[in-house]
Amino acid sequence: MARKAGSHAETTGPAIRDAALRLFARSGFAAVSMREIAAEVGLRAGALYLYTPDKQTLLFDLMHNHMTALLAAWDATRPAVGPDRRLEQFVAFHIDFHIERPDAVFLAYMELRNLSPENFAIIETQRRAYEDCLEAILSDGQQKGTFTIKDTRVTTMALIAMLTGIHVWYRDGGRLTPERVQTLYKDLVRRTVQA
Amino acid sequence: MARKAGSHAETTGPAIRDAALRLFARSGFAAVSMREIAAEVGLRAGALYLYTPDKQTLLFDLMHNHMTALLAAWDATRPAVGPDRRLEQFVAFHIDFHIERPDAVFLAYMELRNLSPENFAIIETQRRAYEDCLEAILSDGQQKGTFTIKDTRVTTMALIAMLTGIHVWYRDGGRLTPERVQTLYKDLVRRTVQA
DNA sequence: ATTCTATCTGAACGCACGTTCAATTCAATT
DNA sequence: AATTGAATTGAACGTGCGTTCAGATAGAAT
Repeated sequence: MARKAGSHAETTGPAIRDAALRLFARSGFAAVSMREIAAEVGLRAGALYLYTPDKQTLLFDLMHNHMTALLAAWDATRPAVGPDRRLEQFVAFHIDFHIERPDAVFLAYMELRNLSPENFAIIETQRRAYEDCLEAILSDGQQKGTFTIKDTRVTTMALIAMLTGIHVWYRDGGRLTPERVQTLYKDLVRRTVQA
Repeated sequence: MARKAGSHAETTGPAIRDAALRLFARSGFAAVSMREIAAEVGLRAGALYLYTPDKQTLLFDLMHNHMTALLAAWDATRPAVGPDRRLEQFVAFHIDFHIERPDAVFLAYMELRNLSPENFAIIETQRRAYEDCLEAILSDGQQKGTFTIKDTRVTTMALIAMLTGIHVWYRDGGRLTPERVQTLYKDLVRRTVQA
């Protein structure tokens, strides 16, 4: 029989994922046991297997959901006109998205090694697709003469590293507001590519 | 009695550290067993405890040695004259040092979570000291009017992230020589701070 | 040849892990 | 009140972990 709306299973699955995300981000995939995750949502370890086939799949789902949401959210932006403004838009988008999901960002960048080879290949493809979103903007600006870039690929990787590195030091309620961070990084990025 | 030069113990210790570094970098601290490390140098697990008190100390020593060597090497540079050239020197130094030690760099950035709190504090202090080396150059150049920087700390973190991110994509024998990488990043960094 | 000592092994310890599953609980349906 | 079936438990499985240590080994010193 189909589950009724509001049944337990419709909230337990996500709660497990939330707990796993938080714990994996805090201590690392290998250091968190299924018993810990279960305890976090008030269950015993065995019950988790009602919601995930195994621990590896739990990790993959978290990373895959994150990357899929990231790519979908960027696809859903209305492209600003001109490489200049499109690049600004990318910076703002990236910082917003990442500041709102520090745990998922941490996972996506730290736990690649703990994925099975097949799962790794999938996530790696998505990561590459995201890099290509930025590279497309740079190439476009380069072609139009808006930007002056010596090596598009290297600049792409440098900017992605710079932007993603925010998670190393940014803290909610710290010295800088998200808006200030955006302003500062828009400036840094603009300088890096300016003609 | 003091060991003679060339005795086994004077080469086994470093060999164990080399093997541990390689394996930790490849698979992560938690995923590598003492038995694996021992096998890599032709020993059984028990013998490792002649050379390290425990696995945690083995990890800490690797990270601490790396950070200490990094800071000492930078201190040993003859300071170039002027913020402009000093910054170029820092970029060249950082890229050189990191390209030569990809495993140690990987460890130092990925395994902080697996350090005990006391050990973490020590490494974190060293990391901060290294960041301060770059920040000092930026502040100096800002004061002298050589650079135009809106937020010195943020720019420092952005540049460190950009430079360290090289390890994500750089491979020996790849498309770019280390010299070419240095040239490209010197240019990116110069643009980021230029007046 | 014997002693000595640093080095190393092999077995064991207790523990925690991911995962399975028969038995139980519990809420919704009849 | 009885029935049903999904949700959950609790115990167990086999495995591998970090670490210890009594005993074996082997190379240098006497």
